Amino acid sequence: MSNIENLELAGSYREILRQALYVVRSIDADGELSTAQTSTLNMLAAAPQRISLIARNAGIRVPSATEQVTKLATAGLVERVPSNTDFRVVEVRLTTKGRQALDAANLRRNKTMAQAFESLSAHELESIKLAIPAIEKLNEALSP
Amino acid sequence: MSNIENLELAGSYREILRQALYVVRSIDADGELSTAQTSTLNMLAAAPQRISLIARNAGIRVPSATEQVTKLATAGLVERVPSNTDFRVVEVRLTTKGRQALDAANLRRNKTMAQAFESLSAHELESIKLAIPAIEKLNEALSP
DNA sequence: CTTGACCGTTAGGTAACCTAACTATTAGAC
DNA sequence: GTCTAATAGTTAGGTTACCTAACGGTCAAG
Repeated sequence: MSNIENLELAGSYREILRQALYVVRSIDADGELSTAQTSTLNMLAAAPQRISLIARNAGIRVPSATEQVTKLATAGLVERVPSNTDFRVVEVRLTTKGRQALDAANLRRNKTMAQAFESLSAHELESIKLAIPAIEKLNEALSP
Repeated sequence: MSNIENLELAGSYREILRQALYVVRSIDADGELSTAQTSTLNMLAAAPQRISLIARNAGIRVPSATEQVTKLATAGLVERVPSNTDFRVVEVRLTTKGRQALDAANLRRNKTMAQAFESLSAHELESIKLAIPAIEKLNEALSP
């Protein structure tokens, strides 16, 4: 497999990613939860996390994670729970309100996207399904 | 094909896109050209464009496109050329310096990505290649 | 019990978007 | 032909989500 081929692939890959991001952002611009807030909440939906882990998982710095959490906490969607084994650590977890808001936002947005999926052929749909794990792996390979 | 299945697909698709965004952004954080600047320049590399088309193609509003162009023009990477058929219109085109900067940035960044592609199996690589046109179509389906 | 590492917050700054309001030009109606 | 409505782009002002640097509190190891 030639390097030049991969270079071109990288170019188109980049380009469709950029487009896809704007698309997702415009779907998320419905005034409920921003894209960043949603992804933080989605992370917390799986399990409570300390600030530093939120940052690491989201690919952002700790102060940015603090900022996100503060915003969400002010809105009552998450709560800070001081760890009782290490008093430096703050665990962040979804509140009931947070889970409801997240579920509602996810449902509506994923519905919009699922509709678009239906405009694809079965073959095209399949190709996206197959690519997801590969892209996941690629993301990891490109992470620090 | 069930809706529920598509809903789940939408969720994972969203998630890997988010991750991919951070990855691309971190590759682009090399101080040369920002991700947004690069994508504007890439668009202009194909052909000169008026401001409103830059905005439309990039999925942003006209004032944001003006801002981007102003920034690039200040850096000497693009130039505004007033249309001589319609004096309201401004055509924006790459300067030589702009083309050089773009080529250099693209090469280095795509090289980084191409390296990561090589950590994938031939099968995984193929799945990404196949997915690109499908994602492109999906992007269009989700655009306003 | 002190020193160094670690966790999170605060302070201050920037890039990239947005909406609303403006200017200049064009095109269409009468 | 002129007046009006639409269009192209800019300006002004604001927000979000990131960043780095500097700080305070807590833990762990010598």
